Amino acid sequence: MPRYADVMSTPTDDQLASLGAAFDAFARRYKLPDELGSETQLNELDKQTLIYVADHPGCGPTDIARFLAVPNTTISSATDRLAKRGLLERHRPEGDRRAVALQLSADGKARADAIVAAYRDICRRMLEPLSPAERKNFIRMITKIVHHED
Amino acid sequence: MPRYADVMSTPTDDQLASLGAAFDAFARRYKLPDELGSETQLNELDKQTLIYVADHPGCGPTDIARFLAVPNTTISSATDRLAKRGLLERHRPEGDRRAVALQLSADGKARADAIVAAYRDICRRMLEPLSPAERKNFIRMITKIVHHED
DNA sequence: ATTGAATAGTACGAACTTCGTTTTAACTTC
DNA sequence: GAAGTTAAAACGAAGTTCGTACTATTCAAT
Repeated sequence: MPRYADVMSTPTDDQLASLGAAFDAFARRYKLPDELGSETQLNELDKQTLIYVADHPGCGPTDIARFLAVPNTTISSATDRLAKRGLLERHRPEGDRRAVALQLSADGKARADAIVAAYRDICRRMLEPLSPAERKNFIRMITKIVHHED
Repeated sequence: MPRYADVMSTPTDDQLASLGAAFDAFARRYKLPDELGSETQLNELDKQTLIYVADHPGCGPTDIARFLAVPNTTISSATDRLAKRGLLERHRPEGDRRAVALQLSADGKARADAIVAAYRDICRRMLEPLSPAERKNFIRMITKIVHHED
């Protein structure tokens, strides 16, 4: 029989197992369907990069690297691929001519929108089995989890 | 002003945006810390493979491939790497000598346990900011989401 | 029995990624 | 203006995925 303090302060083993199993199934079930419509598919890093630039026009490679927690050279490769596909443009800003200001081309914007839309569809499918009240609650809790500082 | 039916049947755009943002932060915050203790680190596929074999001793490569939704040859590579590291053993079963029955070595089992433990720690950290009642509820909802058939 | 098709798995190689090291270019500062 | 710092890219090594081709068995049907 568990002590009161344990029940209050830490999740039970059963709960951890359930959550683990759920996330496991999660990853497999909601793995986004490798670019059905688009001609050439982008890998995960490139998608993340594209979306970051969409949200932060004029940012530099280093900003992205910091945000995604990968080495600078890795982002350099990613932006290279995206530029080569015509999705992203590099500009030398007048202020600091070492820097590079990134922004999306029209194609790049369309692609970013498509990715976000696919992402949103997944979210929609996930929320569907919940009742409106549950949805509200679920989002509240997951937001709490994510915003919580260690 | 939204119609009643919409409010009831589909998540709102705000909800989708919140959930999307939460998962986004999720992936970055709870990215497991690349094998701190272990000598050599395994990539994600190899970890998944190891854990599948731990849970299904005697299974074959094809079973794993089906489960993880990747080509057979990819699993062949993965089991190769794991065998080379001494984490996994291949046996020819008497019943069908084309097949291969996979099982973990002692090292493999230990490694699988460590991975599961790390995974569980992440789950623990996630549940921590929630109250006991919220935890129960959260797990109930996420289980409902995952088990729901389209 | 024998031949043909199906099945489990592997070998091999091409294409692609990540990321460390090195290099280039442009500020800073003293 | 010389030295150090910073942004970014070039280059290359190591490792991954996955398609094609191949081997070894088993099954099926005549």
